[in-house]
Amino acid sequence: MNISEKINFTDTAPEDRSQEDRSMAIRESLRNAIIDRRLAPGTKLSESEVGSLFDVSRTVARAALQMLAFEGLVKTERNRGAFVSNPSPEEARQIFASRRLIEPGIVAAAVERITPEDISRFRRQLDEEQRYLNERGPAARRAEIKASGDFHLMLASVAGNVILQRFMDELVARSSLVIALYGRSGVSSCGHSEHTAVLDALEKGDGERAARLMIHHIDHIEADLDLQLKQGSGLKDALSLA
Amino acid sequence: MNISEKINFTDTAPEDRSQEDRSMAIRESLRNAIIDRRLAPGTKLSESEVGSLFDVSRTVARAALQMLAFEGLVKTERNRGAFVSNPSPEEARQIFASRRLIEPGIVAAAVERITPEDISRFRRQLDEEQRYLNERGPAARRAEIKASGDFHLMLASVAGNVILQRFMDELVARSSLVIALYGRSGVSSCGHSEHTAVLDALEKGDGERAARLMIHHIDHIEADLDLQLKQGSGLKDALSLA
DNA sequence: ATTGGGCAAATCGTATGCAATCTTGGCATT
DNA sequence: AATGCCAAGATTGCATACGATTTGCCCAAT
Repeated sequence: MNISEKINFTDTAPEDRSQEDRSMAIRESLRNAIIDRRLAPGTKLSESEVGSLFDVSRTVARAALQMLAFEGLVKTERNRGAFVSNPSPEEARQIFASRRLIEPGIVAAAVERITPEDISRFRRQLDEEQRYLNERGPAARRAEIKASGDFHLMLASVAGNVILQRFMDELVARSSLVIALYGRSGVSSCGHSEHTAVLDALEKGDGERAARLMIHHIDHIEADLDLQLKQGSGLKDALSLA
Repeated sequence: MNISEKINFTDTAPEDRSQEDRSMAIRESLRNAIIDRRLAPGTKLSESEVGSLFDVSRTVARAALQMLAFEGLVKTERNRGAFVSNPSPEEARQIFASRRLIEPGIVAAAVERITPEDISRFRRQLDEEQRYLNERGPAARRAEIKASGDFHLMLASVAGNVILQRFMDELVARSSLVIALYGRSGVSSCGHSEHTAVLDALEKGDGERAARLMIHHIDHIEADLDLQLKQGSGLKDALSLA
């Protein structure tokens, strides 16, 4: 199997190349491919394959994979390689439990710092979200999940705490994976109106209400998942823990 | 300058070597050296030096440093190397803001799952903390800071959310660095009684009270710091952001 | 005395080679 | 037909080599 067609090479900004590391760019590319599910959970990411795809040596590919492993998007097994994470329902629950803890705090911090310019940026973001919502097809669905995650990341960025921002980066990425895995098909649209509701509350300076809405929003996302039991990938996963 | 005498090679469990990666063991060793400040902030950790210290090649030393960079304990500058982090007051504030957000949730989760065996483990841990508190000298101070952090990590482990546990791992490590940097000398002892108070509330099943106590505890730790302005590391830090 | 240029040493970034480990396919045995 | 075994192929773990970049030093010129 070849994963080359699954990866969009243009989604890394070109100036990243000069300032940052090359492995960083590869990480970004793979990250994007994973969170909007062009790379399915369980897909093997071999060092040489990744390396030749991006035209770098295994050393640099390996560094990118290590970073992804660190943020939980891939799992590495010794002497076997790296695989796109296949989060268990338990993992999914813990991800959302973490978000319920962190995001109200982010909202509370954001309401103190948000500017009118931020508000209009958010409005534009929500418009885009709406657009994908109205489109059909799996590509639009993926874009919708990604845009929905971006809303939460923008919020974290406005909150101005770089540590929480990084935590949210990881949580949102893993959430996207979980939603793609366990989400019931038709229902993911509920998120959009809730985003606007949160933003409205923020605009009015009502942090209390915004935080409450955010918790409900997260509850709804999780409620829309089917976390009952492992999807029938059979035996192998059934025997592994959780 | 040689950093070899600063590193305690025995603080990695021997069975780690077989099961885990070697770079993981090096990371642990360096982590411990950093958080109890045998390695001062700003210390350069060159790849070859670390490599020869642990008798591995630069490749594996580099992997360890990358992990430490990821969790914020070292900062790497391109083509210059890795340095033990020198957190700014702003960073310190963000670290404690994050803890104020996360730890009450951890306490709330822990109160649901804590067992009598856990309680006695905590008591033993607190006894050890007390012991270091009564000793004099910088070594005891370091051990005290570490033991104090371990209390919070044990709590996270009881809470049973591996994601939050990892976040706390990072936050506690960085807190230790911050305390060592900005802590006023005589006052760090206030933490101990607060730990026992939290534990008492947990034992009684009063999660509400335990969470409140935990927030106060974090407030006190932060209040004991001197975050007014940058210590005179001069120019270079002054010109860099934050 | 100070400033500027240039060379040398040190260190990082990356590629590649080799050994160890795992997987896979085929063959013999039951 | 099913199971166990073994060898070939593939892939990772790690070490080392080489080029690129930075730093520090020395010396000449002003």
